[in-house]
Amino acid sequence: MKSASEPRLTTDFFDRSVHAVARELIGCGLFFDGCGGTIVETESYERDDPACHAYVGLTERTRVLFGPPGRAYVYLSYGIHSLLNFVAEPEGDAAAVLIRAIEPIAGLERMRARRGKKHSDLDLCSGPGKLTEALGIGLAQNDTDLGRDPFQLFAPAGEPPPVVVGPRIGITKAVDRPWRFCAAGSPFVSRPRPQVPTA
DNA sequence: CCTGCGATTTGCT
DNA sequence: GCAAATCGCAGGC
Repeated sequence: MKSASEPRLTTDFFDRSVHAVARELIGCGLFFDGCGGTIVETESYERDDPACHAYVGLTERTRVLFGPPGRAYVYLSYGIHSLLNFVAEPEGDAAAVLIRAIEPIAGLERMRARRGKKHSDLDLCSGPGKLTEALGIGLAQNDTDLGRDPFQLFAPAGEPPPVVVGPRIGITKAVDRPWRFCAAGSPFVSRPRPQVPTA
C-alpha cells in the first residue's frame, strides 16, 4: 500500500451516515505529526445505539459527538488508553467512528519508541489503544479538527481494499450489530480477526 | 493456541 | 460507587 499523495478528506466525507463513513475509511491514510499509515479496521457508533456514548444524551462528555462532523473525539478507556474516534453525521446527530487499527507506514521508529518494548510492525498499531499510543494521540486532541495539522487524512491511493464486517469488539450492549469493518485478509487488524472467506 | 487478571481514571447514577 | 469501545503478561493445554 502507498502513502499519502491522494486527496485529503474534507468535512463532506464525514457529513453522512456513520456506517458509510466507517466502511469507506478502510484503505484511507491516517497520519498524525508525520506518523501513521493505512486504516484497516473501524467501528461505527450511532446515536440510537446503546453502545454509543451519546445514547445517554447530551452531557459534557458527549458534547463533541453532537457537534460538527470531521472532528476528533478522544476519551480515556479503562483509565489507561486514549481511544480515537472521528465524528460523523450532520451537527446535532451524534455519531462517531472508532479507529481500531492501522497498517503502519511512516514514522516507524518514533512509534516504536513511544510504544516501548519491542514490537513487530504487526503489533505496533493493531488495536485502538495501541495506535493512539504509537501516534502520540491523547486527550489533548479531543474536539480538534481532523482536516488540519497535525492530522492528515487521505483517500485511498488506488482501489479501496475489499471490506469484511463483523460484530463490534469489547462492548456489552448491542453486541449483535455488524458495525465492525476490516480490510479483508489484513494481518494488521486487532483480535479477534474477522472470519474471512478463503476464496 | 487459549483463558484469566490487574492497572488506573473518568463520567454518570 | 462502579462500569468501562483495552492491553500485556502469566499460565494451561
